[in-house]
Amino acid sequence: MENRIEKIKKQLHSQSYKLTPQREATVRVLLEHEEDHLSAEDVYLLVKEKSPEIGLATVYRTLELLSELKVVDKINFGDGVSRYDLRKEGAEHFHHHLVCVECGSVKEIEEDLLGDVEKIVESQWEFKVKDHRLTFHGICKKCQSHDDDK
Amino acid sequence: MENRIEKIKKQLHSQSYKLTPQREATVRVLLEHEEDHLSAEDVYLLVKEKSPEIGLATVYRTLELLSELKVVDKINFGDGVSRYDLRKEGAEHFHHHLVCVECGSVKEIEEDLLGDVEKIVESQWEFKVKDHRLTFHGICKKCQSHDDDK
DNA sequence: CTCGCTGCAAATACTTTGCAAAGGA
DNA sequence: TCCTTTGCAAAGTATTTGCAGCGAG
Repeated sequence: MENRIEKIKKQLHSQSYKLTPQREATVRVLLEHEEDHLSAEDVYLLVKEKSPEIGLATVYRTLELLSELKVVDKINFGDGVSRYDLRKEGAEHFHHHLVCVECGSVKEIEEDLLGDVEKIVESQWEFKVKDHRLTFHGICKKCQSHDDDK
Repeated sequence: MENRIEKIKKQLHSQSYKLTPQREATVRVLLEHEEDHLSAEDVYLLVKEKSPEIGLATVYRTLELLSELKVVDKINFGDGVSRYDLRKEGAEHFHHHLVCVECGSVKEIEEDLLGDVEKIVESQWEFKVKDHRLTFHGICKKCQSHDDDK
């Protein structure tokens, strides 16, 4: 945890940004909720618990900054809200998501499933892939078994 | 073209919706701009050229309706705007996109590249896949050659 | 002192909703 | 007549921006 904060701090410094208390508080919230997919508002409310003086605009600005630095990925699951997802340590690509259309749960997949597909895209369409977004919509394990009850 | 309008009309009727003039005008715009990725506002302005009396809310409502019927797919490339993309005839899944981070161009890929990946997801995570969203971010052919100039 | 960073409030952008009127079955 | 659909305006969200003040170097 402290270790990752330290790394992010260095990353900010390398671009002459500072890890201010507000920014640190925001990063901590993200670290504590790695599994979740928080909206800016969510992050704001959580940060506010520890640092009540923070403003919503600051949270937006921080998330935007972290997004530029590739510390977080901004993602949108189709509701009108942007969500922010911490990149895993050393991850080159954004991880994938399984969104359950019944219960709304979101599961993350770390494995890179797209290696072959990217090769095809690069050769067949001559498109230099830098990153990707892959989300599956479907029914999660839990909802499948619930459906059996019906 | 007329053929596809006819099909959509039947699809609406089967759910007891009507293909009103406004809805038809909206569908025609989508058909005429299949390659583009129009926002609601874009569609509105284009429909307005032919049917100036239409209201923006109607366009939103129509797009929402078409989205439910899976005639169009709603997609979001990360700017704050929802875009609407007509499904290809008979397509089971949403097609993929290549978004160029330099020039912003968006290319569509019809081929289903995810067959194997979906099988893995279904068996390994016991997740019943219904649909997907796959977008690659990278550099398109054109921008790659421009970069050579530098 | 300088300059980046912050909080607040206001502005903006996008989308949805309420409602009375219109129109087809 | 009944019920869906529409246009307009208003309301709602989500996000961004302007700006004065603060604070580390």
